[in-house]
Amino acid sequence: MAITIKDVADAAGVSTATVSRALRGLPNVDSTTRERIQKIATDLDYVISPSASRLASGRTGSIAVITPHIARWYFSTVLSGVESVLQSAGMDLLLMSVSTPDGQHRLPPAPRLRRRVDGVLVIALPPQDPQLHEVLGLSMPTSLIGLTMPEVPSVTIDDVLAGQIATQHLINLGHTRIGVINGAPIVSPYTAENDRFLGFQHAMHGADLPIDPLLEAYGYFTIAGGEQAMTALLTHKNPPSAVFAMSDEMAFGAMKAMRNHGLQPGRDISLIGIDGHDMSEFLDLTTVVQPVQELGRIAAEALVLQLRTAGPDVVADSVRLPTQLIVRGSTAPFRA
Amino acid sequence: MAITIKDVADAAGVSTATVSRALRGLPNVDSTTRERIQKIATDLDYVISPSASRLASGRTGSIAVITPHIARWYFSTVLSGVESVLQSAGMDLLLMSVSTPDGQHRLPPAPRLRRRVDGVLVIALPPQDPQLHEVLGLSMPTSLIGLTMPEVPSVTIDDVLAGQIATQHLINLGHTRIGVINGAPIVSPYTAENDRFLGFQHAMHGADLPIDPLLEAYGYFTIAGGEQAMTALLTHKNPPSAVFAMSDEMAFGAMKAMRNHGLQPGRDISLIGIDGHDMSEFLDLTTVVQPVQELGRIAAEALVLQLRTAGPDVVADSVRLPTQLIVRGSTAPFRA
DNA sequence: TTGTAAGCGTTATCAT
DNA sequence: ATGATAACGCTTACAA
Repeated sequence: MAITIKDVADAAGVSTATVSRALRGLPNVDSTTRERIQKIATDLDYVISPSASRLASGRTGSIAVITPHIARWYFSTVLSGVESVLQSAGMDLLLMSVSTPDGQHRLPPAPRLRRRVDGVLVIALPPQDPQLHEVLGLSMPTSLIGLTMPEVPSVTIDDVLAGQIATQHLINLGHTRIGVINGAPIVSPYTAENDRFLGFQHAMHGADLPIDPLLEAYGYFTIAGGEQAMTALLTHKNPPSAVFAMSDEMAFGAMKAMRNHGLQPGRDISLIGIDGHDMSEFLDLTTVVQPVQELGRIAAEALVLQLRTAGPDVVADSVRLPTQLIVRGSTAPFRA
Repeated sequence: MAITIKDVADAAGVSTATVSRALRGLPNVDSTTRERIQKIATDLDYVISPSASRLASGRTGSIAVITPHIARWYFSTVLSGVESVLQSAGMDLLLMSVSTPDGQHRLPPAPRLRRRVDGVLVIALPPQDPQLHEVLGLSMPTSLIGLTMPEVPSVTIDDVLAGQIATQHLINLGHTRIGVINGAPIVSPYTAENDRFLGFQHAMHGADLPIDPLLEAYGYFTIAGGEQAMTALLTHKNPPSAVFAMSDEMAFGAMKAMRNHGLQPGRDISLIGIDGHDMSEFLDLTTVVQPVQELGRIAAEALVLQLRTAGPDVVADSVRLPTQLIVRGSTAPFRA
């Protein structure tokens, strides 16, 4: 049917072994021979059979990306960073989304990974997610993006710092009653929301400001959730003068809630988010920008490097990327 | 190293052929035998080697998704629809983004597809894109999403109708000077923008309204582009009272431009988009909603079905999904 | 530097 | 219903 390595070998008058070496750029091939083989391969329109190559070599040349969401901004942006790197590296990217507590049921990812990929990239799964642990249990080269776990290489931002920067910005503007829109009421350690809340606490304590538990609301990292959370804060008997939302999307929802109450971000209540979402500039939202695409890129690069150079025993180390405060119109000095 | 089919066969006291049949659910296997083999396979924690299976069978069990963008709303939403179907079908999803005229250069996708996937899903590439034609030239089962081509199965909306509905809505509100924010100045046939503009023309002609060429601006389907386009329209000596933006994201940009000019959507100028973007409800944008995730889902289902049932000679047919006008605050009756 | 040949783990054909 | 075995197309010691 299709052209095989044998056809190329015959046409070049060499053995298949030499063709294999020549085409893969291995050493110990005469440069003249190599060029001749390359030309013939091109002329014959030969493409290697990945299945055969994988079976013989044991390497699959593919990396799985496991994510709880595909269409959300953060996840698709990370994914685009990952993709660009894997593309250049000539690696196949297997996309696999996993069920979330609220989502529809799916096949667990771990069994679908075995013998199928050389490495795994996991995007922002909850650290306690059993599916995550099954994947880690496969003990293949793995790198985490947007979450950290002991002993597992990861690429993240410093979420504590991000939360602190956001809160400190509000404090610097003179705000003292500061509300916070968290993800969920119950968080486990190592999550971004947990760390961001720690940063919030640090900043508040550092400024000797009290933390009013009634000024904490939950937006579940969605727009609608952010709207509800802000509505809750606004119905408080003594509403905050500033609010720290742990994600831009929740901040968007908060903006909507404010608008519904005839309030304007910045003028009436200061609002800050975290992310650097595409729409945040458009909505004039002050935010702590995280380099989301870079997160994906760097994690992918590290994983590719690890697969190329070392065995599964050598583990990459964890990386933290810097964030940046972008001040826009949604935050303004406190006015009594 | 790992457990192979041979190990299972030995443990079950049968041949590898029987194990293969039993595990794949093929007929002509005694039900007792099958169950015994299944149990042993589970106990041994056996997982099939995809590479070996692919090499022997000639099928890869994977489908490539080719898209010009990953992080944009439309594309990631289509992708999520595709993914959910392929996941359930047990097919691997290979994600591959291609260069766009403006984008960075990448390897052409076609060579990376050969012998690697059983079918291809292409998302909204320009119909004249040479890379698209290379892919089609592979003549493997392919389905297009969000674009149409003669002789190639596709899943789209009726873009002419969508453009017409959007425009007619403005006309029904009494608007006569209607501007349009198009994609690019030069469009080729079969593109969504071309069709949507046709719909715009139909509606205008049907209402005996003139089309002022100066009331056409270009937003290149981005937020920033939409902002520029609207700014251009606003600096017109006689600005439109209503504007049809061909995508929600361009409409968002248009909203920003209006705000910069102290204008309010709905009150000062009516604005309608197409898409049903997550943020459109939030921004109170009237829009023609298209079932984006469904587009991906249905295309994937059709492709899977085609691969399962028939040979490459049987082609699926094209599908058009319905759209729906959602009226919000950004459009209002014309006031002189 | 190049060739030989033994795998790699399935599937599928043909017997039985 | 089950078994034997020849592919499938490449990689990789090991030889030469």
